[in-house]
Amino acid sequence: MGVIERKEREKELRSESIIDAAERIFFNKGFEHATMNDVAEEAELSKGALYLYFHSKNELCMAILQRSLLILKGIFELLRDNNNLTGIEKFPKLAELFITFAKEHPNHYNSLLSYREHRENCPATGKIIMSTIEENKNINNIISDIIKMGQVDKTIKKDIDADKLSLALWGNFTGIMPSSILSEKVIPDFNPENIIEYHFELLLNAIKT
Amino acid sequence: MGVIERKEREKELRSESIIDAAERIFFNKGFEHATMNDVAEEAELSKGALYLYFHSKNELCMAILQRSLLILKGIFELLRDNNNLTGIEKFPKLAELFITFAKEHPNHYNSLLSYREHRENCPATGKIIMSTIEENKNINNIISDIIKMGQVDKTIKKDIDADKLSLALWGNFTGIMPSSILSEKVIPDFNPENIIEYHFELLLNAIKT
DNA sequence: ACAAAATATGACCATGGGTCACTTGGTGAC
DNA sequence: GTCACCAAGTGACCCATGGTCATATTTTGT
Repeated sequence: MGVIERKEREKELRSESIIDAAERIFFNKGFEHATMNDVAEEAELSKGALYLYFHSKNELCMAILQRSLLILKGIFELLRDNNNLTGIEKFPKLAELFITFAKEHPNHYNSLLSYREHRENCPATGKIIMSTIEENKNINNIISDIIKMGQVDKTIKKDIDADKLSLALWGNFTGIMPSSILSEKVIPDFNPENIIEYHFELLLNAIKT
Repeated sequence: MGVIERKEREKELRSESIIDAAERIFFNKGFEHATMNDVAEEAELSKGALYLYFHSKNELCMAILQRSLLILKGIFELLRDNNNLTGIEKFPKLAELFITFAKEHPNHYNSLLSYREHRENCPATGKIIMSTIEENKNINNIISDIIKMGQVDKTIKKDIDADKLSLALWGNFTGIMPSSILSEKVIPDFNPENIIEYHFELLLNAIKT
């Protein structure tokens, strides 16, 4: 009897539909001003039921953050698997794709940046945190793979440490400066995209063969 | 009669002592778990009085953040004014000093990283936000100046855009990756400091003459 | 048909940010 | 010296909201 399996599927579905509702509410009102009652209503459930699926408001946010990571992963995977580009050609595309992601999914991008805020309020060894960290590593591995492919096709210097560089880039993607992509020009005439692209240009010169 | 001046001084002093108290409380309990009552008690004032000096809990946090920026500014100024080093020699010191700052002032470092969180909840045109942005620009100018000095002493390529690079570095300093300096090793064997230093090493090769 | 288990409800609680009517004490005019 | 005035400070109070739990409903296996 597949009852247990079906129930599991339904539970998963319910969980997803709660996240759907939470996204609509949080993205609309902002995390701070959205209430769990709002989410419950939007999800057509009682507040109590929310807590059967997520331990806290912060954990619900982490679930959204995880979706953001998945979107980004998909984008980077596409780049990695593109066989028409050499490694070094893919490099500046990383910045380009990230900026595109930030502009096309501003809310999800925003959720990425609030990582620290929510993470602090979730149990460090909880399932959600663990799997979020895992997802994060996956993305770093994809970036790292792209660099390594460039080393194989000889367009990127062999002595570059791909793993370290991929982490540095990730830090760069999620810094305070890029976070202003959405909100402000840091300095007149300079918009944040230019800064990120310039940064990549410099690095490109440092790593190309 | 210097009464008005004296009162102004006293007001400033009171304000500073509230920030002192807030630092002790926030750094101890964490922003989330600290209450305004805690701060009031620590400052030997009533809760209502706090609101005569700061409009909200978030604004109080921004005041702390501003102090963090001032500490960092002082550190970078010292480097800028050191005449025994060439521009390019100063460059990797930027990373070194930042990491030292993060380790010696972990709480202030932490406060820097919560910029977005608190900023969102303060009026965008308020005095505190404005002066925080100003302070941030000051730091970027110092970094930029260091790079420009390297161009004058011919140790850094003339065609490097110092202003853009300084912003890129700032983004790098405050990314999610470096934020893990305090909390976790992202990947076994790699600690965040290594990543930042490696990043600087690559950039150094890209900008040196 | 029925008990047990899973799922869902919403009234309720505790907490804490922020307010405001009121008190206090220094100040300066007379 | 007196007194009206005002800035500075107080803390009881308001109320929004995250989270809980006793209870109700639905689904299940037998």
